[in-house]
Amino acid sequence: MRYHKIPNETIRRLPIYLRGLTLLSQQGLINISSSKLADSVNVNHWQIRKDFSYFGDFGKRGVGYNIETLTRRIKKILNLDAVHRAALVGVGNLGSALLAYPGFKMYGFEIAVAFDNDPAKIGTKVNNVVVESISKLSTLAKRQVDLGIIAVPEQAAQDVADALVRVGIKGILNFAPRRINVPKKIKVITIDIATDLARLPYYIPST
Amino acid sequence: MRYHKIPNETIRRLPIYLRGLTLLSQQGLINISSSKLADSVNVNHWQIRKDFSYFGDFGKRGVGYNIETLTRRIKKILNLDAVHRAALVGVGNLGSALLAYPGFKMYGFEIAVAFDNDPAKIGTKVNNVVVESISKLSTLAKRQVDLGIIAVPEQAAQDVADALVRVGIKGILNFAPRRINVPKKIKVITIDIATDLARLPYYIPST
DNA sequence: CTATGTGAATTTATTCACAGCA
DNA sequence: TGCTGTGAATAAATTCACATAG
Repeated sequence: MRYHKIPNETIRRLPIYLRGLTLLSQQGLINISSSKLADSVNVNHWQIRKDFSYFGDFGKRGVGYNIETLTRRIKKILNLDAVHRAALVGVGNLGSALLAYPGFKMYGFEIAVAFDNDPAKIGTKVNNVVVESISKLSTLAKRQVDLGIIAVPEQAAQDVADALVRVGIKGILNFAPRRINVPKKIKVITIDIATDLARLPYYIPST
Repeated sequence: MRYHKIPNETIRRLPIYLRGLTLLSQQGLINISSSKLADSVNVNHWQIRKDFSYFGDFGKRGVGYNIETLTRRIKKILNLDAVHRAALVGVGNLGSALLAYPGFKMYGFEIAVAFDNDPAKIGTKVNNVVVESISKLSTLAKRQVDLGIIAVPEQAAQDVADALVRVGIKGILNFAPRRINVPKKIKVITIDIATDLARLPYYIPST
Protein backbone atom coordinates (compact mmCIF):
# COMPACT_ATOMS: atom_id res chain seq x y z
CA MET A 1 0.00 0.00 0.00
CA ARG A 2 3.03 2.15 0.38
CA TYR A 3 3.32 3.63 -3.09
CA HIS A 4 -0.14 4.98 -3.64
CA LYS A 5 -1.75 8.28 -4.29
CA ILE A 6 -3.10 9.58 -1.00
CA PRO A 7 -6.85 10.20 -1.08
CA ASN A 8 -7.85 13.75 -0.27
CA GLU A 9 -10.35 12.36 2.17
CA THR A 10 -7.53 10.75 4.09
CA ILE A 11 -5.80 14.10 4.43
CA ARG A 12 -9.04 15.62 5.59
CA ARG A 13 -9.28 13.04 8.36
CA LEU A 14 -5.73 13.27 9.65
CA PRO A 15 -6.33 16.44 11.69
CA ILE A 16 -9.35 14.75 13.22
CA TYR A 17 -7.21 11.83 14.32
CA LEU A 18 -4.72 14.30 15.69
CA ARG A 19 -7.35 15.88 17.88
CA GLY A 20 -8.51 12.49 19.13
CA LEU A 21 -4.96 11.47 19.92
CA THR A 22 -4.33 14.66 21.88
CA LEU A 23 -7.41 13.95 23.95
CA LEU A 24 -6.43 10.34 24.60
CA SER A 25 -2.93 11.33 25.48
CA GLN A 26 -4.28 13.80 28.04
CA GLN A 27 -6.10 10.88 29.58
CA GLY A 28 -2.73 9.29 30.22
CA LEU A 29 -2.94 6.56 27.59
CA ILE A 30 0.24 5.40 25.86
CA ASN A 31 -1.09 3.06 23.21
CA ILE A 32 -4.36 2.99 21.36
CA SER A 33 -6.00 0.48 19.04
CA SER A 34 -7.64 1.53 15.81
CA SER A 35 -11.00 0.51 17.30
CA LYS A 36 -10.61 2.72 20.37
CA LEU A 37 -9.43 5.65 18.33
CA ALA A 38 -12.33 5.01 15.99
CA ASP A 39 -14.78 5.33 18.88
CA SER A 40 -13.32 8.59 19.95
CA VAL A 41 -13.34 10.27 16.56
CA ASN A 42 -16.38 8.66 14.98
CA VAL A 43 -14.71 6.96 12.05
CA ASN A 44 -14.62 3.24 11.29
CA HIS A 45 -11.66 1.27 12.57
CA TRP A 46 -10.80 -0.14 9.16
CA GLN A 47 -10.92 3.34 7.73
CA ILE A 48 -8.34 4.47 10.24
CA ARG A 49 -6.05 1.54 9.52
CA LYS A 50 -6.40 2.08 5.79
CA ASP A 51 -5.62 5.77 6.14
CA PHE A 52 -2.49 5.09 8.14
CA SER A 53 -1.39 2.33 5.81
CA TYR A 54 -0.92 4.83 2.98
CA PHE A 55 2.02 6.21 4.90
CA GLY A 56 3.65 3.01 6.07
CA ASP A 57 3.47 0.87 9.18
CA PHE A 58 2.41 2.86 12.19
CA GLY A 59 1.35 0.23 14.67
CA LYS A 60 2.24 -3.01 16.38
CA ARG A 61 0.01 -6.01 15.76
CA GLY A 62 -1.70 -7.19 18.90
CA VAL A 63 -0.90 -3.90 20.63
CA GLY A 64 -2.03 -0.92 18.64
CA TYR A 65 -0.44 2.44 17.99
CA ASN A 66 1.86 4.39 20.22
CA ILE A 67 0.08 7.67 20.69
CA GLU A 68 3.15 9.83 20.83
CA THR A 69 4.81 8.32 17.78
CA LEU A 70 1.61 8.39 15.82
CA THR A 71 0.99 12.02 16.71
CA ARG A 72 4.47 12.96 15.63
CA ARG A 73 4.16 11.13 12.34
CA ILE A 74 0.81 12.64 11.46
CA LYS A 75 2.11 16.10 12.23
CA LYS A 76 5.03 15.41 9.97
CA ILE A 77 2.78 14.26 7.14
CA LEU A 78 0.64 17.36 7.45
CA ASN A 79 3.67 19.61 7.65
CA LEU A 80 2.61 20.67 11.10
CA ASP A 81 5.91 19.93 12.77
CA ALA A 82 7.07 23.50 12.44
CA VAL A 83 5.13 26.45 13.83
CA HIS A 84 3.08 28.25 11.21
CA ARG A 85 2.64 31.95 11.49
CA ALA A 86 -0.60 33.28 10.10
CA ALA A 87 -1.77 36.79 9.33
CA LEU A 88 -5.36 37.62 10.12
CA VAL A 89 -7.06 40.25 8.00
CA GLY A 90 -10.25 41.61 9.52
CA VAL A 91 -10.62 41.94 13.27
CA GLY A 92 -14.40 42.07 13.53
CA ASN A 93 -16.38 39.64 15.62
CA LEU A 94 -15.24 36.68 13.60
CA GLY A 95 -11.63 37.81 13.52
CA SER A 96 -11.65 38.37 17.26
CA ALA A 97 -13.13 34.94 17.78
CA LEU A 98 -10.31 33.49 15.72
CA LEU A 99 -7.69 35.39 17.72
CA ALA A 100 -9.15 33.94 20.90
CA TYR A 101 -9.66 30.48 19.50
CA PRO A 102 -7.58 27.96 21.46
CA GLY A 103 -7.84 25.27 18.78
CA PHE A 104 -5.11 26.68 16.58
CA LYS A 105 -2.31 26.13 19.02
CA MET A 106 -2.89 22.39 19.08
CA TYR A 107 -1.90 22.25 15.44
CA GLY A 108 1.01 24.58 15.77
CA PHE A 109 -0.58 27.71 14.41
CA GLU A 110 -0.01 31.16 15.70
CA ILE A 111 -1.86 34.22 14.51
CA ALA A 112 1.16 36.46 14.58
CA VAL A 113 -0.21 39.53 12.84
CA ALA A 114 -3.61 41.15 12.52
CA PHE A 115 -4.88 43.86 10.19
CA ASP A 116 -8.01 45.95 10.08
CA ASN A 117 -9.09 49.15 8.39
CA ASP A 118 -11.03 50.57 11.33
CA PRO A 119 -9.00 53.42 12.90
CA ALA A 120 -10.65 52.69 16.23
CA LYS A 121 -9.15 49.23 16.26
CA ILE A 122 -5.70 50.01 14.88
CA GLY A 123 -3.14 50.04 17.64
CA THR A 124 -5.30 48.11 20.10
CA LYS A 125 -4.30 44.70 21.31
CA VAL A 126 -6.59 41.72 20.83
CA ASN A 127 -5.32 38.59 22.52
CA ASN A 128 -1.80 39.92 22.61
CA VAL A 129 -1.71 40.79 18.95
CA VAL A 130 -1.51 44.45 17.97
CA VAL A 131 -3.97 45.36 15.24
CA GLU A 132 -2.22 47.12 12.37
CA SER A 133 -3.57 49.23 9.56
CA ILE A 134 -4.46 47.22 6.51
CA SER A 135 -2.31 49.64 4.52
CA LYS A 136 0.67 47.97 6.19
CA LEU A 137 -0.17 44.62 4.70
CA SER A 138 2.71 44.89 2.28
CA THR A 139 5.17 44.69 5.18
CA LEU A 140 4.22 41.03 5.54
CA ALA A 141 6.67 40.08 2.84
CA LYS A 142 9.58 40.22 5.28
CA ARG A 143 7.79 38.89 8.33
CA GLN A 144 7.91 35.12 7.99
CA VAL A 145 4.22 34.60 7.67
CA ASP A 146 3.09 31.84 5.34
CA LEU A 147 -0.67 31.70 5.84
CA GLY A 148 -3.37 34.30 5.50
CA ILE A 149 -6.78 34.25 7.14
CA ILE A 150 -9.47 36.33 5.46
CA ALA A 151 -12.18 37.46 7.87
CA VAL A 152 -13.39 40.59 6.11
CA PRO A 153 -16.77 41.31 4.53
CA GLU A 154 -17.51 39.61 1.26
CA GLN A 155 -16.95 42.71 -0.86
CA ALA A 156 -13.40 43.16 0.34
CA ALA A 157 -12.36 39.52 0.18
CA GLN A 158 -10.92 39.45 -3.32
CA ASP A 159 -8.84 42.60 -2.77
CA VAL A 160 -7.43 41.16 0.42
CA ALA A 161 -6.67 37.90 -1.33
CA ASP A 162 -4.85 39.77 -4.09
CA ALA A 163 -2.81 41.66 -1.53
CA LEU A 164 -1.93 38.46 0.31
CA VAL A 165 -0.82 36.85 -2.92
CA ARG A 166 1.32 39.87 -3.80
CA VAL A 167 3.07 39.59 -0.51
CA GLY A 168 3.97 35.96 -1.09
CA ILE A 169 1.55 34.08 1.11
CA LYS A 170 1.34 30.34 0.34
CA GLY A 171 -2.07 29.37 1.66
CA ILE A 172 -5.30 31.10 2.55
CA LEU A 173 -8.10 30.24 4.91
CA ASN A 174 -11.09 32.15 3.63
CA PHE A 175 -14.15 32.88 5.74
CA ALA A 176 -15.82 35.20 3.24
CA PRO A 177 -18.80 33.52 1.60
CA ARG A 178 -17.50 33.72 -1.92
CA ARG A 179 -15.03 32.16 -4.24
CA ILE A 180 -11.75 34.00 -4.43
CA ASN A 181 -9.43 33.79 -7.38
CA VAL A 182 -5.75 33.20 -6.79
CA PRO A 183 -2.91 31.67 -8.79
CA LYS A 184 -3.35 27.95 -8.62
CA LYS A 185 -0.13 27.25 -6.79
CA ILE A 186 -1.74 28.91 -3.78
CA LYS A 187 -4.05 26.68 -1.81
CA VAL A 188 -7.30 28.20 -0.59
CA ILE A 189 -9.64 26.58 1.87
CA THR A 190 -12.96 28.35 2.17
CA ILE A 191 -15.09 27.87 5.25
CA ASP A 192 -18.59 28.87 4.39
CA ILE A 193 -20.77 28.70 7.41
CA ALA A 194 -24.05 29.44 5.68
CA THR A 195 -23.71 26.76 3.04
CA ASP A 196 -23.10 24.21 5.75
CA LEU A 197 -26.09 25.36 7.70
CA ALA A 198 -28.19 25.38 4.54
CA ARG A 199 -28.05 21.66 4.10
CA LEU A 200 -29.21 20.94 7.62
CA PRO A 201 -32.94 21.30 6.85
CA TYR A 202 -32.63 18.75 4.06
CA TYR A 203 -31.82 16.10 6.60
CA ILE A 204 -34.53 17.14 8.99
CA PRO A 205 -37.83 15.29 8.68
CA SER A 206 -40.83 17.40 7.64
CA THR A 207 -40.71 20.86 9.28
CA MET B 1 -32.30 9.63 -13.79
CA ARG B 2 -35.34 10.56 -11.82
CA TYR B 3 -35.61 7.65 -9.40
CA HIS B 4 -32.16 7.60 -7.92
CA LYS B 5 -30.60 7.96 -4.57
CA ILE B 6 -29.28 11.49 -4.28
CA PRO B 7 -25.54 11.66 -3.62
CA ASN B 8 -24.60 13.48 -0.45
CA GLU B 9 -22.14 15.47 -2.47
CA THR B 10 -24.95 16.78 -4.61
CA ILE B 11 -26.76 18.04 -1.53
CA ARG B 12 -23.56 19.66 -0.35
CA ARG B 13 -23.32 21.56 -3.62
CA LEU B 14 -26.89 22.80 -3.83
CA PRO B 15 -26.38 25.67 -1.37
CA ILE B 16 -23.37 26.73 -3.39
CA TYR B 17 -25.48 26.88 -6.54
CA LEU B 18 -28.03 28.85 -4.60
CA ARG B 19 -25.48 31.45 -3.69
CA GLY B 20 -24.28 31.69 -7.28
CA LEU B 21 -27.83 32.09 -8.53
CA THR B 22 -28.55 34.85 -6.04
CA LEU B 23 -25.50 36.70 -7.27
CA LEU B 24 -26.42 36.27 -10.94
CA SER B 25 -29.96 37.33 -10.30
CA GLN B 26 -28.70 40.52 -8.66
CA GLN B 27 -26.84 41.20 -11.89
CA GLY B 28 -30.18 41.27 -13.64
CA LEU B 29 -29.90 37.95 -15.46
CA ILE B 30 -33.02 35.91 -16.14
CA ASN B 31 -31.61 32.72 -17.60
CA ILE B 32 -28.31 30.99 -17.09
CA SER B 33 -26.58 28.09 -18.78
CA SER B 34 -24.90 25.36 -16.83
CA SER B 35 -21.54 26.55 -18.18
CA LYS B 36 -22.03 30.11 -16.96
CA LEU B 37 -23.24 28.98 -13.58
CA ALA B 38 -20.28 26.63 -13.49
CA ASP B 39 -17.89 29.53 -13.99
CA SER B 40 -19.42 31.48 -11.19
CA VAL B 41 -19.37 28.71 -8.60
CA ASN B 42 -16.28 26.83 -9.65
CA VAL B 43 -17.85 23.49 -10.44
CA ASN B 44 -17.85 21.67 -13.79
CA HIS B 45 -20.81 22.25 -16.07
CA TRP B 46 -21.56 18.56 -16.45
CA GLN B 47 -21.50 18.18 -12.70
CA ILE B 48 -24.14 20.86 -12.39
CA ARG B 49 -26.37 19.27 -14.99
CA LYS B 50 -25.96 15.87 -13.41
CA ASP B 51 -26.80 17.25 -9.98
CA PHE B 52 -29.97 18.88 -11.25
CA SER B 53 -30.98 15.83 -13.23
CA TYR B 54 -31.45 13.86 -10.02
CA PHE B 55 -34.45 16.01 -9.28
CA GLY B 56 -36.05 16.18 -12.72
CA ASP B 57 -35.93 18.55 -15.65
CA PHE B 58 -34.92 22.02 -14.60
CA GLY B 59 -33.87 23.68 -17.81
CA LYS B 60 -34.72 24.37 -21.43
CA ARG B 61 -32.46 22.94 -24.09
CA GLY B 62 -30.76 25.63 -26.09
CA VAL B 63 -31.63 28.22 -23.48
CA GLY B 64 -30.51 27.20 -20.03
CA TYR B 65 -32.16 27.52 -16.67
CA ASN B 66 -34.54 30.18 -15.48
CA ILE B 67 -32.81 31.61 -12.45
CA GLU B 68 -35.94 32.31 -10.46
CA THR B 69 -37.51 28.90 -11.04
CA LEU B 70 -34.26 27.13 -10.37
CA THR B 71 -33.73 29.03 -7.16
CA ARG B 72 -37.20 28.18 -5.97
CA ARG B 73 -36.81 24.51 -6.77
CA ILE B 74 -33.46 24.19 -5.05
CA LYS B 75 -34.85 25.89 -1.97
CA LYS B 76 -37.72 23.46 -2.00
CA ILE B 77 -35.39 20.47 -2.26
CA LEU B 78 -33.30 21.72 0.63
CA ASN B 79 -36.38 22.49 2.68
CA LEU B 80 -35.41 26.12 2.72
CA ASP B 81 -38.72 27.42 1.45
CA ALA B 82 -39.96 28.11 4.95
CA VAL B 83 -38.10 30.35 7.37
CA HIS B 84 -36.05 28.40 9.88
CA ARG B 85 -35.72 29.76 13.33
CA ALA B 86 -32.50 28.91 15.09
CA ALA B 87 -31.39 29.20 18.69
CA LEU B 88 -27.85 30.30 19.34
CA VAL B 89 -26.17 29.08 22.48
CA GLY B 90 -23.06 31.01 23.41
CA VAL B 91 -22.76 34.72 22.65
CA GLY B 92 -19.01 35.10 22.78
CA ASN B 93 -17.00 36.44 19.89
CA LEU B 94 -18.02 33.63 17.60
CA GLY B 95 -21.66 33.78 18.65
CA SER B 96 -21.73 37.53 18.10
CA ALA B 97 -20.17 37.06 14.70
CA LEU B 98 -22.91 34.60 13.85
CA LEU B 99 -25.61 36.99 15.02
CA ALA B 100 -24.18 39.67 12.75
CA TYR B 101 -23.55 37.32 9.85
CA PRO B 102 -25.60 38.41 6.84
CA GLY B 103 -25.23 35.08 5.04
CA PHE B 104 -27.93 33.30 6.98
CA LYS B 105 -30.79 35.39 5.69
CA MET B 106 -30.12 34.38 2.11
CA TYR B 107 -31.02 30.84 3.01
CA GLY B 108 -34.00 31.76 5.10
CA PHE B 109 -32.44 31.42 8.51
CA GLU B 110 -33.12 33.63 11.43
CA ILE B 111 -31.34 33.44 14.73
CA ALA B 112 -34.43 34.07 16.80
CA VAL B 113 -33.11 33.31 20.26
CA ALA B 114 -29.75 33.56 21.96
CA PHE B 115 -28.51 32.16 25.26
CA ASP B 116 -25.44 32.75 27.36
CA ASN B 117 -24.41 32.08 30.93
CA ASP B 118 -22.55 35.35 31.49
CA PRO B 119 -24.69 37.62 33.72
CA ALA B 120 -23.09 40.64 32.09
CA LYS B 121 -24.52 39.61 28.74
CA ILE B 122 -27.94 38.43 29.80
CA GLY B 123 -30.55 41.02 28.99
CA THR B 124 -28.39 42.89 26.48
CA LYS B 125 -29.32 43.03 22.85
CA VAL B 126 -26.94 41.78 20.18
CA ASN B 127 -28.15 42.45 16.66
CA ASN B 128 -31.71 42.83 17.83
CA VAL B 129 -31.76 39.57 19.72
CA VAL B 130 -32.03 39.68 23.50
CA VAL B 131 -29.56 37.40 25.22
CA GLU B 132 -31.30 35.11 27.68
CA SER B 133 -29.94 33.07 30.55
CA ILE B 134 -28.94 29.60 29.54
CA SER B 135 -31.12 28.34 32.39
CA LYS B 136 -34.08 29.37 30.26
CA LEU B 137 -33.12 27.00 27.50
CA SER B 138 -35.97 24.68 28.39
CA THR B 139 -38.47 27.32 27.32
CA LEU B 140 -37.43 26.65 23.72
CA ALA B 141 -39.81 23.72 23.55
CA LYS B 142 -42.75 25.99 22.91
CA ARG B 143 -40.98 28.57 20.79
CA GLN B 144 -40.99 27.18 17.27
CA VAL B 145 -37.28 26.83 16.96
CA ASP B 146 -36.03 23.83 15.02
CA LEU B 147 -32.29 24.38 14.81
CA GLY B 148 -29.66 24.87 17.45
CA ILE B 149 -26.27 26.50 17.01
CA ILE B 150 -23.60 25.59 19.54
CA ALA B 151 -20.97 28.28 19.97
CA VAL B 152 -19.82 27.55 23.50
CA PRO B 153 -16.42 26.33 24.71
CA GLU B 154 -15.57 22.73 24.04
CA GLN B 155 -16.19 21.59 27.62
CA ALA B 156 -19.77 22.78 27.63
CA ALA B 157 -20.71 21.54 24.17
CA GLN B 158 -22.08 18.13 25.10
CA ASP B 159 -24.25 19.52 27.91
CA VAL B 160 -25.69 22.12 25.58
CA ALA B 161 -26.32 19.47 22.95
CA ASP B 162 -28.14 17.32 25.50
CA ALA B 163 -30.27 20.25 26.52
CA LEU B 164 -31.11 21.07 22.91
CA VAL B 165 -32.11 17.48 22.28
CA ARG B 166 -34.31 17.44 25.39
CA VAL B 167 -36.11 20.48 24.13
CA GLY B 168 -36.92 18.84 20.81
CA ILE B 169 -34.47 20.48 18.42
CA LYS B 170 -34.15 18.65 15.08
CA GLY B 171 -30.75 19.73 13.84
CA ILE B 172 -27.57 21.17 15.30
CA LEU B 173 -24.80 23.25 13.84
CA ASN B 174 -21.85 22.67 16.11
CA PHE B 175 -18.84 24.98 16.25
CA ALA B 176 -17.20 23.32 19.23
CA PRO B 177 -14.14 21.34 18.17
CA ARG B 178 -15.35 17.98 19.35
CA ARG B 179 -17.76 15.26 18.46
CA ILE B 180 -21.08 15.52 20.23
CA ASN B 181 -23.34 12.57 20.85
CA VAL B 182 -27.00 12.84 20.02
CA PRO B 183 -29.75 10.40 19.07
CA LYS B 184 -29.18 9.52 15.46
CA LYS B 185 -32.44 10.98 14.21
CA ILE B 186 -30.94 14.37 14.96
CA LYS B 187 -28.62 15.69 12.31
CA VAL B 188 -25.45 17.38 13.46
CA ILE B 189 -23.11 19.34 11.25
CA THR B 190 -19.83 20.23 12.91
CA ILE B 191 -17.76 23.09 11.61
CA ASP B 192 -14.28 22.68 12.92
CA ILE B 193 -12.15 25.59 11.91
CA ALA B 194 -8.87 24.25 13.18
CA THR B 195 -9.09 20.92 11.38
CA ASP B 196 -9.67 22.76 8.13
CA LEU B 197 -6.74 25.03 8.73
CA ALA B 198 -4.61 22.07 9.72
CA ARG B 199 -4.64 20.55 6.27
CA LEU B 200 -3.52 23.74 4.59
CA PRO B 201 0.21 23.18 5.24
CA TYR B 202 -0.02 19.76 3.61
CA TYR B 203 -0.78 21.40 0.31
CA ILE B 204 1.86 24.05 0.68
CA PRO B 205 5.23 23.29 -0.92
CA SER B 206 8.16 22.96 1.49
CA THR B 207 7.94 25.57 4.28
C1' DC C 1 -5.70 -14.40 20.87
C1' DT C 2 -5.45 -9.51 19.60
C1' DA C 3 -5.02 -6.00 16.47
C1' DT C 4 -2.57 -4.45 12.26
C1' DG C 5 -2.06 -4.04 7.23
C1' DT C 6 -3.84 -4.66 2.75
C1' DG C 7 -5.51 -6.78 -1.62
C1' DA C 8 -10.10 -7.42 -3.49
C1' DA C 9 -14.97 -6.31 -3.70
C1' DT C 10 -18.23 -2.94 -3.41
C1' DT C 11 -20.18 1.42 -3.24
C1' DT C 12 -20.21 6.15 -4.35
C1' DA C 13 -19.08 10.05 -7.12
C1' DT C 14 -17.13 12.16 -11.24
C1' DT C 15 -16.40 12.58 -16.00
C1' DC C 16 -17.39 11.67 -20.70
C1' DA C 17 -19.80 11.67 -24.88
C1' DC C 18 -23.65 12.20 -27.29
C1' DA C 19 -28.75 11.76 -28.30
C1' DG C 20 -32.47 14.79 -28.45
C1' DC C 21 -35.21 18.96 -27.70
C1' DA C 22 -35.95 24.21 -28.44
C1' DT D 1 -26.94 25.50 -33.51
C1' DG D 2 -26.85 25.68 -28.35
C1' DC D 3 -27.51 23.63 -24.32
C1' DT D 4 -29.86 20.10 -21.55
C1' DG D 5 -30.28 15.45 -19.72
C1' DT D 6 -28.45 11.02 -18.97
C1' DG D 7 -26.68 6.30 -19.78
C1' DA D 8 -22.11 4.38 -19.82
C1' DA D 9 -17.24 4.59 -18.55
C1' DT D 10 -13.88 5.98 -15.14
C1' DA D 11 -12.19 7.22 -11.05
C1' DA D 12 -12.18 7.58 -6.10
C1' DA D 13 -13.32 6.15 -1.64
C1' DT D 14 -15.18 2.87 1.48
C1' DT D 15 -15.88 -1.58 3.26
C1' DC D 16 -14.79 -6.32 3.70
C1' DA D 17 -12.29 -10.34 4.90
C1' DC D 18 -8.44 -12.42 6.13
C1' DA D 19 -3.42 -13.45 6.20
C1' DT D 20 0.11 -12.15 9.24
C1' DA D 21 2.81 -10.39 13.17
C1' DG D 22 3.40 -9.72 18.23
